[in-house]
Amino acid sequence: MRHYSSSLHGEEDDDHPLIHHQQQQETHQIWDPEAAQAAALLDDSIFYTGADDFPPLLPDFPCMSSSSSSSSTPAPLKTTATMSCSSTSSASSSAASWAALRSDADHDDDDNRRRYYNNKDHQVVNHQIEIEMASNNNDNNNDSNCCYDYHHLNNNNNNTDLQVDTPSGGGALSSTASMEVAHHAPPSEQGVDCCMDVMDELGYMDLLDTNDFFDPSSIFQGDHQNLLLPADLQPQHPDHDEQMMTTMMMTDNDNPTNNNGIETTTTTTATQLLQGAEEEEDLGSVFLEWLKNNKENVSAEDLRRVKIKKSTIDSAARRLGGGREAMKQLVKLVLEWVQTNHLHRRTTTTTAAADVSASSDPVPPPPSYTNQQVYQLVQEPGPDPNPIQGPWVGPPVPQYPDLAAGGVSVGYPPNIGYGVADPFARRTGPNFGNYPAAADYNQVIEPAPSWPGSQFAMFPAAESQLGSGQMHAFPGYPYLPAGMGLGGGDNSNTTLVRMGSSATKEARKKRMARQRRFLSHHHRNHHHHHQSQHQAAAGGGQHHGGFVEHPVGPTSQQQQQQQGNLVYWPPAHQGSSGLVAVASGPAPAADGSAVQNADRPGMQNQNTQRQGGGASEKRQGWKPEKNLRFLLQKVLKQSDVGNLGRIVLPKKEAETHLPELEARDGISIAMEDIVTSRVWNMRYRFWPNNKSRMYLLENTGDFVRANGLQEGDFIVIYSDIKCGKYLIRGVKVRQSGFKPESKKATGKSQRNGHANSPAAAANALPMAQS
DNA sequence: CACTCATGCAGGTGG
DNA sequence: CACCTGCATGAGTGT
Repeated sequence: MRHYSSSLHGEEDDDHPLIHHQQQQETHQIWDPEAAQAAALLDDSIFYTGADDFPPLLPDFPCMSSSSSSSSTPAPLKTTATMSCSSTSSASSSAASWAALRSDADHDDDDNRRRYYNNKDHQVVNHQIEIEMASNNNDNNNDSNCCYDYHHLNNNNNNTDLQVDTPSGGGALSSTASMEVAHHAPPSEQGVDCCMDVMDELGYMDLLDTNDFFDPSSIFQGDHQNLLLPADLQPQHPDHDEQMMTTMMMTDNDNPTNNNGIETTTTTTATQLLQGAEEEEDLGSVFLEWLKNNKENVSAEDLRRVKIKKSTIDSAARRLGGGREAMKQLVKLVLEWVQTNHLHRRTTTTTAAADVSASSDPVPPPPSYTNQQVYQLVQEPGPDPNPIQGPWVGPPVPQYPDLAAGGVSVGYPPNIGYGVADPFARRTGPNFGNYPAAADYNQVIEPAPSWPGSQFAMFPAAESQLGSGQMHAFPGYPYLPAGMGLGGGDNSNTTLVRMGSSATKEARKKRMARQRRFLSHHHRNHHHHHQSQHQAAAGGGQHHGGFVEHPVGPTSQQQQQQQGNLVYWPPAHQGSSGLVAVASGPAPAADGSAVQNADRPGMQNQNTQRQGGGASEKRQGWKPEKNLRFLLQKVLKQSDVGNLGRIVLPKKEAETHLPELEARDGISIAMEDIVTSRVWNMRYRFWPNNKSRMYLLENTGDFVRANGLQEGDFIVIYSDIKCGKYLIRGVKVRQSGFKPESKKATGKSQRNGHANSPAAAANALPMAQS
């Protein structure tokens, strides 16, 4: 006996012509059993809301819950946003400039994020869009730069708050159920450099929903200015998913009570503007209309000074659902901000402006930027369902820290609102199992952790011209056709807002990074989960306690009869192309509907398919008593089914979903055959391989023989989310004329091969294995 | 170029 | 000598 541990089965003694394939399964997460229920819901209902692959859904603009809010949120999100920019510094009446992308404020973002969210950022959705209002005249020290940082916190569903904070610490404005904007304290008396960091992460904002956020009536409801938001900006508990009115408020940090009345005017104008803009067909029209309405207030010079991170815009647009409509909405928002800021500046001679470089932006501001004001909008849940509408918040309330500490973690369901759940988000919650049903989280906000890095990192200092006075185009902005820039409609104001393709690249990188982080985190968590599990399962060698004694699911006989379809889940990247092999036996289903697959964004299509498969299984009698979570699958190769009695497992999935191995000898792991309920004591281990590892499942010979598995067949490993045990299923794929693919065809390329093809699935013969 | 993984094979062990 | 163990190599693939 060379088995590492005694097994329930005899040694393999004969060679089966077995075939193998290597299947690389996309990431599948194992959910905490306790949270499985909720997780499942989230998985299926929320995390894949976006059509995009995972990355895109990850919030570069977390606050923009794109369509999720509109489509699936039963409760209408009412967003009231009031924005006012009252520069406190002695800003010269620098005209507002137009949108120029700014990408050099990453540091600001980070700083702000830290400042406001502390270490709870993963719980909080923090978004910033930064618009820099460069001074009209770079040479003019009196020009003001206003930096608006709008951080959006969004807890669950529809509650949206924007908190305005001042980088200078002048008191972030915190509000409940409202969006606030605070100004930086004037950095200097000389002038006002206004740098608007406007909602980096619009994506998290429910209020940014195209239908709601830009609803003039909602945004500018009321002309309440200088309204103070409740100081106690307490994050709302997930349970408090009553509809929140979102109010965007602008706070003058310098002058809490400063209500110069400008805001009022601005508000009105903005409202009108937006109302008119909504009628427009496209961005150009929107912009043109805006220009017409504000030409007397805003000059081309003004427009030039406005800079927005292209990545921010890009992300925001995505969050808004992408496409022109989304972009239009975004443009409206930007215009709104510009207008507000501009008007504010023109009518205000404030001098105080937080020094951006000192407060939020490590990057030395251009010479012209003597001062900056950072307006931060923080979206957060407000305890009060009734938002303060349209209040122009005077005094900024530095609540962010409180917010974070106050319960961001508690109040903010990790996944809320975000279609794709940020893995981190899920983790953030102490127990996501307690999260409200997915249905309750149409407006899910991705926890900060997921995007923070990306979000802020997304803005490589692309816009070095900040303050240069040049019109900054948004290079390649996907949603803004060339010539249709924000300034495209006006002869004089021709600033073109474009999004850089680089933003896409960067976004991708960020996504990748996030994904890696996520996997890593998940792995750790998962590891903990399975450690105990493993101990229970593996401890004692071959006896597995409940595993054997309390087999889950139908008996082998039942299963034999059920003959459900076992679906081979194609790798995530395959998208919908293919599903696949149908095997005999009941397919594990989670909650009676579908096996919970890993929450991988890219798995969306597959997930759908799987759900369908689950339904099918259900119809075929599979009892939902099993809560199985798909962990990984492996198309068997010759070496897997040979007499070696070992199966090479896909590294990625193994590391992700199976217990972490400290030693190369690995661990004994009980695998219950789903079909027969027989428990196979296998060994999960790894071999050092160069600088990497090869993960193996050993003592598989008998299992393979028992199931008559051959090359091309596959095994699927699940975990029971309730008891944590592992289940394995051998799936035979038999096609007429089936012939194992060539070595080259197998493996990764094989994923697109027969095993994954619908035809294959259709032709796959159920295997009544006993 | 890095990584994964299929598998060849050398060395060890036991009958 | 047969079998097992585990390493090493290289093909295939993605970045």
